[in-house]
Amino acid sequence: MSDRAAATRGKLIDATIATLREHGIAGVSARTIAAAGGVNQALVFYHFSSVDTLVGEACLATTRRRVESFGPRLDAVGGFAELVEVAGEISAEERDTGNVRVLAQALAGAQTNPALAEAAGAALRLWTDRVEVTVRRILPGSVLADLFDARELAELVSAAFVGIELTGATGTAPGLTRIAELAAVLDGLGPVARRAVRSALRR
Amino acid sequence: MSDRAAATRGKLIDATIATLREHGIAGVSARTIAAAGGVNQALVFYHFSSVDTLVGEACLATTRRRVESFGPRLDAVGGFAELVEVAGEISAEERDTGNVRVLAQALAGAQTNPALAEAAGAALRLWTDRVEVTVRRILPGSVLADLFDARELAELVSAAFVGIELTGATGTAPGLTRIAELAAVLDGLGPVARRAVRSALRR
DNA sequence: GTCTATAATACGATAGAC
DNA sequence: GTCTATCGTATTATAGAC
Repeated sequence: MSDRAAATRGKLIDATIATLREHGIAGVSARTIAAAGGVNQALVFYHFSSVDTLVGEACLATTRRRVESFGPRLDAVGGFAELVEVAGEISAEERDTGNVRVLAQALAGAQTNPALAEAAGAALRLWTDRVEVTVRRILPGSVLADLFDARELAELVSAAFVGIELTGATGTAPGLTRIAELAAVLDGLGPVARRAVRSALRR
Repeated sequence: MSDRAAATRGKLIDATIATLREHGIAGVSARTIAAAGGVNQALVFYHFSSVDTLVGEACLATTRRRVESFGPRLDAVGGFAELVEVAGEISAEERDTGNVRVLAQALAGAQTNPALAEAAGAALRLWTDRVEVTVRRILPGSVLADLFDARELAELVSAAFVGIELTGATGTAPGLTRIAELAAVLDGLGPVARRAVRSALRR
């Protein structure tokens, strides 16, 4: 593939992300994307076989970048309080860059569009897999180890991110501060409380 | 308004819900809706001034119906374990009827469409307000009272519903069983554990 | 690889007959 | 209120010049 072709592909990917962020899944078309990227409309179908394929690749590309960029910070996390803190940072930054919005729009489209479902699901899995690594590392030291396995907890975190993005957009932002307090309490729970939880669990 | 007109309006509302559920926000148009309802396309603009208005009203109408139908069951809830149990039932039924999907699609559209934002936000608030009533009633008896206020908890529940709908649709369903166990533990926590939580909170 | 041109279809919205 | 007919525009996708 020539440099020029790669540049065009890149422009189309970036333009798709911008269009998805600003006009939503209902506002993407070969023409709106091409216009946003300053690229000829016919090239959408030359480089990608369809608009759906392009949207899927764009969603995967931006998610891959963002997940990679947060890796080091997640590796530095030592407990659930810190994890929630980092999650708050990520949430704020992603709201600015709009990546969670892009993912949410792709997931919304994927619900009724099989051509999008595969790529959007893979993008979501990038987040979930990365969060799972961190959760699996810090879980053994927490009371939560008796209640959750790492995968389920990571999936809940991903679902919460998407849900907060969608519901917060209309004016009601739940915020993560209370969850952070809860996590700090959980991290700080001593052996007495832990025994109480275990015995409650057995009932 | 004549009976005939009311019937047509109703057909359009129902057809919009069905179209939103089966083809998503990207698949709704005056023509697809009219076809689904066996109604003339021009009547969309006669009874509702625009497609966006119709989608907003349809979203509100179906949400109102569903929230009302779950009221009695929520009133019977006595603790968080029961609340999560009922949430699980609601989640399963809503997945069949597709109402959460409709709401999620409307919220996705609302992110970039101001004309939809108002109605979709109001629909979401119907859920959140109703959940808040229940949470406010059962919260005082729980350890969670030290951590959350009723409104925030209700908003988190709403966000979780939407997030689970969107992320679960692509293959990874987190499920509520673990949350249910956690809630049962919280409900069953004795005074010893409660004191431990309070003292951890003060730190 | 990129462009123009175009075919075939779908769209929102309105005018006017009934 | 409901219908047909229609305007102007936007859509996907392709054919063919460059």
